Amino acid sequence: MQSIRDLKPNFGGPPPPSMAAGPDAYLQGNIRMTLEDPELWKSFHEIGTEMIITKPGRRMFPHCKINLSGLIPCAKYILLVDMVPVDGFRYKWNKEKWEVAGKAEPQPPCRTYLHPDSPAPGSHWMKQSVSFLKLKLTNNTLDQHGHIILHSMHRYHPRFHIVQADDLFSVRWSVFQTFTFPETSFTAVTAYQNTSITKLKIDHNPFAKGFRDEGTNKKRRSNKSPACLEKRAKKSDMLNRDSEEDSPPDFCRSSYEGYDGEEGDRPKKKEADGVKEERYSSWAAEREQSVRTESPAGPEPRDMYNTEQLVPAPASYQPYRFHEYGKSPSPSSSVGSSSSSSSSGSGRSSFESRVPDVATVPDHDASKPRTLEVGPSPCGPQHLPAPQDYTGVLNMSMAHQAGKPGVIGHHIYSPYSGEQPLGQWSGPGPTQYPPPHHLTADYTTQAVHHGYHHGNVAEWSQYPLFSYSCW
DNA sequence: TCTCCTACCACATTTGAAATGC
DNA sequence: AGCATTTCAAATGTGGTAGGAG
Repeated sequence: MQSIRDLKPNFGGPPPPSMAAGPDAYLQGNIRMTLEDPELWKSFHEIGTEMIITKPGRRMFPHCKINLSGLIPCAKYILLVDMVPVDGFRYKWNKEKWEVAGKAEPQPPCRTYLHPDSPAPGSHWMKQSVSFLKLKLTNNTLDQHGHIILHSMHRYHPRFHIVQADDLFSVRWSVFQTFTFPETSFTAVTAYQNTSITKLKIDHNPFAKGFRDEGTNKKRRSNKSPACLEKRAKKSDMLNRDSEEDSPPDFCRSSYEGYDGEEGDRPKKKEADGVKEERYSSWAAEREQSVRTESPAGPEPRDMYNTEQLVPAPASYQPYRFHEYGKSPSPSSSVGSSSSSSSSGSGRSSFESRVPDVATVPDHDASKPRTLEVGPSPCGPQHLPAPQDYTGVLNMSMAHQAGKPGVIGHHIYSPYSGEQPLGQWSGPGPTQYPPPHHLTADYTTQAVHHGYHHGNVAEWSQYPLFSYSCW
């Protein structure tokens, strides 16, 4: 069990001397992230994890909980999570298994969840596990609450980003380190399709205790009509059969094999192939690739994790990045062995980073007009409010209040909005999906042309870590 | 007819304010 | 008055299900 980590030098210009990242940025090479409850995740993953998405937003279960080590205790870090499409397909649940139902829908507004404790010193992140319990998923593309927007019947996997930065605005110059855990991939659904998943959720989620057979749900059942009871009994039978025969994992797994490649089942190979299979193609090459007709049962679906790219960067920056990292030893290659041994011992999914010298990454986009940038770079620090000002919500209104309406920022959502209602941050209101005018042509093109033809995550990763919205 | 989505339901847990006791 | 503990109602989070849209 391991995660795939990626190092992301952020872009947009050389770090100002005052930036906390400063020299320390080059020392943060041993960050290790482990996933809590890997067994639980794995049990879901083996069946084919499904996450309910609703209009008002639904929490994940299991929720993302990680442990961090290797941080500089006194340095401040920001933790972010976003969701990346696993592939470019839409799925349907057909006869007890997932099948491809066509190309993916256009990518909804990309949002990033900011851990409410951010920014916090490394010691804070390391002293206890970090939970993303409050992260919510929605299918409402007009969502005003900052929840992560996903498409139903599409597959995603969460990415965890850790950035050494004193404040959110420093992120622009900081190094992103991205971790993914293959077993956390899931299918977004509006209603559970796989009864085995339902059963697992009910068994493990305390809020669903009322649905447990041995629980106190008799009262509820007694209120149901005979027809309902019959239906329920049928379902219950199915569940029992599922659990007794232990067949669902197998058939479900096989049904998944075609497109997600059983990431969790072949870690060894992935580790071994880590370097070799990391293909950092140029942006142009990816565009070509995206045009190809790709089968969900493609030859190397697991490459998706290995080829995950530096996300928070503008399209124009991609080629350079690919060049830089494609030729350097894969961070994951050195990690796999070390982390796998220790992680297996600890019973956690983990990944330890070995960070190359990010100082070699030049200021590629410095000359680019700010309004043409995408990703984190556009949200350069125009103003640096006190940390508590953005721990909650970073929004367009901030920029407006500051008299900087043209500054492009991102959706970074934190549940503890403090004084600023989340509803206000939503820069991109209903009229901003599809992306607003101030987006760069590059980004818009990426989103539209590549959002749903991708066969691997490398292409999906073209999406910015942050959304396109303004602060 | 089928698939997918939404609204609503009952139940469990969490949260925070009010009440109580020391 | 100040603090700690307890109580309780409201808020929130669950999956189930009926019904509607396409």
